[in-house]
Amino acid sequence: MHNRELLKGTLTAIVLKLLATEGKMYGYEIAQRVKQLSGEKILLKDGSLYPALHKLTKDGLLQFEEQHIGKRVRKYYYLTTAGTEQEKVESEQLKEFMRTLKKVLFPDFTFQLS
Amino acid sequence: MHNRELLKGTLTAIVLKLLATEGKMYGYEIAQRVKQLSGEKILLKDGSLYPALHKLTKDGLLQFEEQHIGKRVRKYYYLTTAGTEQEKVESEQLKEFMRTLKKVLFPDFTFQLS
DNA sequence: ATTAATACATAGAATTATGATGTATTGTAA
DNA sequence: TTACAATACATCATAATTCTATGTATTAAT
Repeated sequence: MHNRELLKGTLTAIVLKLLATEGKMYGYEIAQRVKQLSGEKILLKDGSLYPALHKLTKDGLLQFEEQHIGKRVRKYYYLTTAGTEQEKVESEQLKEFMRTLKKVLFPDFTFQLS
Repeated sequence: MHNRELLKGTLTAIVLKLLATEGKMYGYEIAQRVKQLSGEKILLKDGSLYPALHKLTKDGLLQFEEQHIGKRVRKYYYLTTAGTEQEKVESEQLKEFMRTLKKVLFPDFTFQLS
């Protein structure tokens, strides 16, 4: 993503959405999946992702369990009940945001986002 | 807009787009139009809009001319050549961003944004 | 006459993702 | 086997942007 500012406010929604869809994921895996799903457009950085995961955990939206793979440790994150609720809220909020942006910027284009 | 962060990076694009579409506009008018077009969802604040207009002017994307309406002064802003170019860039960037976000977050939904 | 709306402005605060930097393990190609 | 890339985590300072708060002043409406 060229314009870094555009991503602001979406990172949390992206993480919650992925965990809602795929269950348990670890940080590195999340970054890879986002990269893949976005066609290399969204490249989450360590310095963005890990602090975000920590904050979501602190806020009670995520929990994690550690898995030891050889000598390496992975933290598998998953949604709490509150996290599951929040995921719905943020997804709907983001959809609404996209609809609104479309109205203002691209009123002539067809756009469907149920 | 509930989530303020989502709007980040879009303000400039919105201003440039409006001026590209409508020619000359003054600050207050821009805020009102955005409010109207967005169905009251995007409420630009003075503290956001005026500094943004100043920055765009400083960056050579906008020029303005003053009109005196009674004792009141209005600054009508319009795009420079560079501003016209930048508007295209940012509009396309924003469309691409929305397409990407859709892929990651709402892959099941129909979505058209030419 | 008072209030709301119009119209501009700036400074400090808040928020958030990034860059830079660090440690360490594992897989792969020369 | 050795160097490099990829994996996997982490933190801190910085940058960038918008908002809140505050200010001045004019005009319209009640």
